Amino acid sequence: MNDPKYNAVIADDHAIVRSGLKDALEKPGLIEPDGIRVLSEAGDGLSAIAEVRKHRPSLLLLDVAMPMAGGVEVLIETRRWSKETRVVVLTGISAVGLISDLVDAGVDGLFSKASDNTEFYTRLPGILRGQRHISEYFLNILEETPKPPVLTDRERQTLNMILSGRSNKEIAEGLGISVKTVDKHRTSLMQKLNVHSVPQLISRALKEGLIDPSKEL
Amino acid sequence: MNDPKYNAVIADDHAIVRSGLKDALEKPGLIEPDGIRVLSEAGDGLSAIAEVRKHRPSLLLLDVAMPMAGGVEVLIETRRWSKETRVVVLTGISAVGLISDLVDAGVDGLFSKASDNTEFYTRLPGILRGQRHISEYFLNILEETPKPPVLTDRERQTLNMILSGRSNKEIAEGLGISVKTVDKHRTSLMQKLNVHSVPQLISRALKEGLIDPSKEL
DNA sequence: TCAGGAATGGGGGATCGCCCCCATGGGCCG
DNA sequence: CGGCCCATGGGGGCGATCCCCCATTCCTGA
Repeated sequence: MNDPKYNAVIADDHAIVRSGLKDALEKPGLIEPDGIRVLSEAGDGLSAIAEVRKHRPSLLLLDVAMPMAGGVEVLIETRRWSKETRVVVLTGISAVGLISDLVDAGVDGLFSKASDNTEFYTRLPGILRGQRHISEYFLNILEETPKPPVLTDRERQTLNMILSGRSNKEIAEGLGISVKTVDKHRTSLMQKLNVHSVPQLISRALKEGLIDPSKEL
Repeated sequence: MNDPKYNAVIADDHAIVRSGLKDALEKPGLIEPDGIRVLSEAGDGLSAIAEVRKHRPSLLLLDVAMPMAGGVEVLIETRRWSKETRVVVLTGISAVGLISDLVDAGVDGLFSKASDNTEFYTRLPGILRGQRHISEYFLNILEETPKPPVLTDRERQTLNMILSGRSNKEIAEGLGISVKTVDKHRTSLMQKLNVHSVPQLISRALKEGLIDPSKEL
């Protein structure tokens, strides 16, 4: 085959997804006349960043749910180290918080893993040439679903510690503040998310994608 | 190409995974000399069962995390309607409970989405001819990780309702029993899982994969 | 400069969860 | 048939939570 005009790094924690994407990118004519050369693959966020720094590819195909570092972090690091790289995110998660974070962070392409991938194939050439495309599917979600409230730093920390099963007292010790203050953050969280108990809070946080994805439970 | 000896149905909620698997199966020589014909695809558990009943394929490639019906349910239904179908599960989840359920239910092949897929390719022909293969990766987990305790029906129901954010009173009304009995189930759950609060319970349940996967939060 | 938010902390009260006690009845298995 | 477990339900205590009140400090933006 001819020398491809574009090259790419693929980051996804599932080897099957990586090989499927690699085949599709490299096949001449499907997306680009000469195909897109896949320089390397990464199975977690940290190695994704490392590969981007090493290769400075024209395209980074990125999954959001990855060990070690989530999608937004990798996106920001890519912008820092390789400004010419177009970043396209493929995700199976459709939580509003996550999507709007990615869009706000300036992702170049955003597509759903679940929906038909012809949209991805047809739009990718334009993205490689400088356009930007957010899938219709996600645009609908962004319009229809009200944005989840903005949490402060302390509230986010408190939320993550609640989700990992810690009590008010343990959180207070962990953050070096009084139990009463933790109680206050908890109350603010519940008000903002419009819930009235811990189980509801957790259920809500998981659904809205408010969890720090890099931290495992 | 020649008429393939085997045919398959693919079930996964991600279109990208489906097309990647379809390409790999159909490519002559990679797995079978003449390839494996993919009869149809399914994006959720219910249509997976429907496609199996319609085609009675020699192979069902199955994901566990799907809307409408989880992996174990689809496996059981497949056995009921199409005994000759070999069922191979590909999963990104490595929770002990889920794995042992699948093995106990008699899955013919079990592979990880995350690890290298050469094991999957090399073992598939043997599975099609009647062998059984559980990935080394999962065998290790089954050996090293102690099995999570067996929950009774009521405990499982109670747990799922706790996870969806309902209070004791709401659970009592939902199940048509007294708050005190719900309290008892809760206490039994906590003892079995060795935790002492709702957040810990939820964190544990998510990690162990004790949740009914067909139910979304 | 001044209002507003974030973060800190305390008082207090109502409710709920957590865990101990107790009892009854049904099913299953050696 | 005598345990044993599951499911049911009640009493009661203690601590944790949820949510209201209040105050102070700091920082930022109009």
